[in-house]
Amino acid sequence: MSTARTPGVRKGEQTRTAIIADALELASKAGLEGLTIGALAERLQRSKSGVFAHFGSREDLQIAVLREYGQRFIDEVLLPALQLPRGLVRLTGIIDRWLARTAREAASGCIWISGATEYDDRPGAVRDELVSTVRTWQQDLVRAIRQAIDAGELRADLDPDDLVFDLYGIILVLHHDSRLLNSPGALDRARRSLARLIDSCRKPLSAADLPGPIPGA
Amino acid sequence: MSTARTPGVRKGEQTRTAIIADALELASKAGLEGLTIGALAERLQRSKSGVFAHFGSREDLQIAVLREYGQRFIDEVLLPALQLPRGLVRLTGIIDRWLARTAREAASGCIWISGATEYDDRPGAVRDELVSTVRTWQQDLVRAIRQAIDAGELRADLDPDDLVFDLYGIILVLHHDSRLLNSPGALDRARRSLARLIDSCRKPLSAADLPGPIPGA
DNA sequence: GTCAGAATAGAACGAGCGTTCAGCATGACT
DNA sequence: AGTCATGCTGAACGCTCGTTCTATTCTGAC
Repeated sequence: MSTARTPGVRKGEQTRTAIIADALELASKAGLEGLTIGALAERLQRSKSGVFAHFGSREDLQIAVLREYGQRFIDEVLLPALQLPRGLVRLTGIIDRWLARTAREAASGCIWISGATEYDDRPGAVRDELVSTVRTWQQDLVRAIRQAIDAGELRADLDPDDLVFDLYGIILVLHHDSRLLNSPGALDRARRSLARLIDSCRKPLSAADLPGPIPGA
Repeated sequence: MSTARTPGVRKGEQTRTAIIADALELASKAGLEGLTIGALAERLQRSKSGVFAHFGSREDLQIAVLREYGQRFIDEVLLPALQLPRGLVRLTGIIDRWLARTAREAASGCIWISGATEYDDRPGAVRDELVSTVRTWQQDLVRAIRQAIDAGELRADLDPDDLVFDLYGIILVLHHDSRLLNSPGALDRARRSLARLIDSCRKPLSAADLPGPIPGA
């Protein structure tokens, strides 16, 4: 039990939080593999062992960074959109925020994306954490898509997983083209591509909605 | 000058070629960063210094591997399709081979894709080589797309770079989903997505080609 | 003010990294 | 037969890595 003076927030916890915040920046630029305790300690002007002591191992540090990243991602991309009404409005709200975040990350980098290639062939706790986080995010997207289908705004025969696949592809190539190739038009291309994609998933106007009679064959 | 007995193929060259072939396998699994001289020497049952001596530095080794990968990629994906007639047939031939290769690489990994995130924030000769290779490949795709537009098979107002962007996205997400997430449906999804994409770029049938009169509004 | 325990520093470890260097074969040309 | 470049080895270098251990400083409850 903690007293009123120390309401569960010890010095160590604050330091740990500060370390993770800095580690997040470092990992964004250098990848989860580039996140070394020595480099982190130098950034923080602290001793290696001092930094290390807040985590049982480097692996734990990497996982802590992944969790922090995931929380910030959800806070920024998903949660605000949950205020919007279910259906296409909410879905496009999510996508817009995802796109905006990815565009901003053209400078810093996304550790889900860099981690995907770093750990796709390296079993372990870091990979497990990464996989489950990304799967959860994809399921969040599937849910929003389903709601838009149920609302009659997207085609009933649309496979939500197919749409998530295409959405993810656009985000990946945006990240790729803007960070590796420094392609200036990438963001606009992604915007247009997303618009075309969503539009192609829209439910066609039903007969009742048409202004005139359907021209026969 | 070389004599008739040694027609330009010295022992060292053979060894170097063999080393690069093995290095390519190692780099495909572990990434260009995971391609260490020690690990490579152990794979080859050779001394570290013996392996090293064939390259001036590790950086040169990585670049040699990138060049070998690029050559194999072009030999497998682009060159056979150049036998096909220009236009949509050749373009879909290229895409089919690209898809098949990426599907096969679900087991080994593509070093262009892993290298993209490893070196997107690390300037140097390796990054330069990677960027120019990928740019060249994208330009090859643009050329094939242009030919299909000129042949009247794709929409005249289609931006070839837009299509390359979308194609690359599908390849990236296929690589991502099959390698990181072990998603079994990824290949089929990619196939369907590519088909939809190409179809959406097709030139609509002109009025002269329509069987009957156009229904008016 | 005291004192337990938490927080941090600093040195050291074993391992792996890229790289260098001296030495030992091999085999072709004089 | 002798010479010399080539191909390769094994030991060693300096560096960084994650991790451990000991010692010191700081914090916060009594």
